[in-house]
Amino acid sequence: MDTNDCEILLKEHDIKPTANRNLVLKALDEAARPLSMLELEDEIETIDKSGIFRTLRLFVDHHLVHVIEDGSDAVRYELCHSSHDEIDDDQHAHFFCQVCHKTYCLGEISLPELAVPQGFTATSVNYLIKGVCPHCSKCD
Amino acid sequence: MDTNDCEILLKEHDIKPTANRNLVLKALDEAARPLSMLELEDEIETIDKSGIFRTLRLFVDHHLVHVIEDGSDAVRYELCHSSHDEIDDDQHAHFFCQVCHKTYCLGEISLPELAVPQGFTATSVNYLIKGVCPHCSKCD
DNA sequence: CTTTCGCTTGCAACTCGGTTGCAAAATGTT
DNA sequence: AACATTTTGCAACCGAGTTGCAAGCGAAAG
Repeated sequence: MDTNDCEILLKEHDIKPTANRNLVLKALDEAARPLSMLELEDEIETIDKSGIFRTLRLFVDHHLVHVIEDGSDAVRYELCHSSHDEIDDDQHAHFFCQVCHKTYCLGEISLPELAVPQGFTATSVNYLIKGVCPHCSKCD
Repeated sequence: MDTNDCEILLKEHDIKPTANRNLVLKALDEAARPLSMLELEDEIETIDKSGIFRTLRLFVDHHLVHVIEDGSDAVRYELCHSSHDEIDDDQHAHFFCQVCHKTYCLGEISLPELAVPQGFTATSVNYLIKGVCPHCSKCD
């Protein structure tokens, strides 16, 4: 994704493109996996922590990225692939490697529809598997 | 669960019973739902934050309670109902209410077995549903 | 072209859950 | 009783996230 693609995508989500926003978007796109704020911080040394934070919040508000919670006491952010501005329906499982602390997106696993008990209203579902990733299994 | 029951349960998990540990265990038992450290803190005003923390860590290490992560940037603890000292196989979904910020245990929903992709090794699964609980739905 | 207004940014300070060092208190052992 | 071990409370710390504020920047108005 070059700078021009970034700007187009940003505009599609009603976000005014800026240099920083292009950088964050590009970083998220190039990492094939969800990134934490910290990972973004040292991917893009030129932007302050608070800048990254505000950019991510903006992206989330505009349904450009969504938030996933692996158990790593650091929320991660991932580009939203569902059609823009719709409610985020990218429901898929994630895998957190307990060795390298990376989070993978298990797109191929579709989530079974679960019926919640009477009276509960579900708005989002989070399926997280923890374990060891292929790379860390090899070099144990 | 009276004090005596607590001590028996603690001993079954190779934990030396103390006054504080009985209190924490009783509080976890009486709350029918998973509690955060903060919730325990103001349930039991007599114990310091650090004491609760260390007690919980001890309980987790001895498979007496297990940890669940709702998305509420505060981990929650719940009594483990699987047979003692086994690997924690209390796999069940939880429900986090976005209004009252309480977490419910959806015991009745059984988790579908998911096959992880080639090369990944799964050690634990976390299924979290967010939405609005029956009580908060009523008083909206 | 310059002024003005509003958005964006970096810095520093702060919040809050969780964690640890340490000394005092409690408990257990000889 | 004297000593060793464990548990506890306090205060200080940590790290991710968050916010206030002033400076920077760019677009619109004069």
